[in-house]
Amino acid sequence: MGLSQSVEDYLKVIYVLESEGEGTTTTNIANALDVSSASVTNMLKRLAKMNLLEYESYKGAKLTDAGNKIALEILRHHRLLELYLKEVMGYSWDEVHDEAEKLEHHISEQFEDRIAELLNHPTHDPHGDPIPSKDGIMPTMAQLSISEAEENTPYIIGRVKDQDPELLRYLEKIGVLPGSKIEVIEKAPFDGPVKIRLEDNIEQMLGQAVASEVYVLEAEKQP
Amino acid sequence: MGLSQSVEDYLKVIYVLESEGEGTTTTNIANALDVSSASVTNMLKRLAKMNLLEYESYKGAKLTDAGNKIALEILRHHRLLELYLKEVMGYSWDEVHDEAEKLEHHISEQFEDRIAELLNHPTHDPHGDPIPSKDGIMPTMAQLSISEAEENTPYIIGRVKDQDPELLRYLEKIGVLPGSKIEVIEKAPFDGPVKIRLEDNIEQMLGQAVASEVYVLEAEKQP
DNA sequence: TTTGTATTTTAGCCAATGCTAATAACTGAA
DNA sequence: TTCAGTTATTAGCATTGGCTAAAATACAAA
Repeated sequence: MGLSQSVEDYLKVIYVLESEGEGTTTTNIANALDVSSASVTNMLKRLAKMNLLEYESYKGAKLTDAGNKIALEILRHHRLLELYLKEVMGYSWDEVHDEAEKLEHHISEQFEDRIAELLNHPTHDPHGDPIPSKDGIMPTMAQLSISEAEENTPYIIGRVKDQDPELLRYLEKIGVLPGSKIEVIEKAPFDGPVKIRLEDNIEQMLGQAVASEVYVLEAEKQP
Repeated sequence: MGLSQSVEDYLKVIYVLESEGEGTTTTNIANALDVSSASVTNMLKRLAKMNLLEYESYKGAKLTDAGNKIALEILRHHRLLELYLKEVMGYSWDEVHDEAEKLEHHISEQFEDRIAELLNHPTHDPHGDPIPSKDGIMPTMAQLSISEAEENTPYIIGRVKDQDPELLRYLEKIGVLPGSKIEVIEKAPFDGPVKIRLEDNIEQMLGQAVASEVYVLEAEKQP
């Protein structure tokens, strides 16, 4: 093949918006990529012409199978790289995103295979995001945010959606990491802050903005 | 900063041409980069405007200090990556060039530092090419090609200039690798083939094209 | 149903980087 | 020193992927 970095980025972003049910609108795509919406319209037309997505004016985009496949490939690169950077190269989890973001477009199939092997064919990256398999199967991921979780039920943290390094450093400091045990003690009404208990009985307050970015799994069904 | 891949590639190629005394002519640059000479003229003007090199029509280019610095940085990336791919990721020496060629433009300072550290601050890549230090000092490299070497004098192979994977696989098979002991037994006149003796007394014939790409160091002065 | 606001598209522009064909400049041999 | 051949530059064009400003469309509220 040989698609440009831009094209790959558009496909990736559209995939993620689709899969999070957020609507593949011009504006959403423009925000995610930090470009103008005019640029997005322009690119969507080109991508449609390349049969990577279906596009109707004013109606948003929908990836074709071909587009989907490429998006998954890039996501696989990204998430494998994140894990590799952390596990092998000693990056911290707040640093991996930016580096992976650049490298994901430039590694070869061989490189991809090699790191997958060195990491023992992992299914999730350091933030708990699922790593699509080589043949495009996406592992399950935690769907239930802390804001939506039941009180007084044991959970395991599955995934932290946000990738702002500052937030990630904070979460690491207080022990909110994929794999940690967690329990919701109290949710203030009207989308107020959430009080949680972590391992070692440490209690913490999390604001809504944070609580809605952290996803959990029921403690019994461990992955 | 943030220079384009193209700009970096031009600077790198110009640096290498300069340092091998091959003349930074439009044609040489065009051949090395596999672009038309018109494109080269065009780019040289732009690079001159950016103060990365000095350029006078019909006279070739000369890197400024700024240009030189960038070229060295890219070469450092490239050669560190080659070694990393080989030593840590299990690539063979004929595979590393192409992968490094792409990645060299996209790794961060942090990545560079990290692999340098993991490799224990190496001075030469798998082909024997010197890795410039972070502050732009270029280690010495083998200067004497097998074609120019003395007969019946013990040498150590220092560097293989060519990067054609097929040739590299062949050289590896017959044991012509940086670090190997080698002795020239006989040089046929008129740039004919060269007979060499390797470790374990194995003898080999090398054609001129090959012999002039393999550089040696006097066996006493080991690096 | 109308209308104001928000969203999207269109039109026209720009910079980077490539290309080919035509022209100009150099260089070495007669 | 002249001229043929080689090398380099110019001119003009294409593509990618951005941008802004203006126009078109969609949507929600009155």
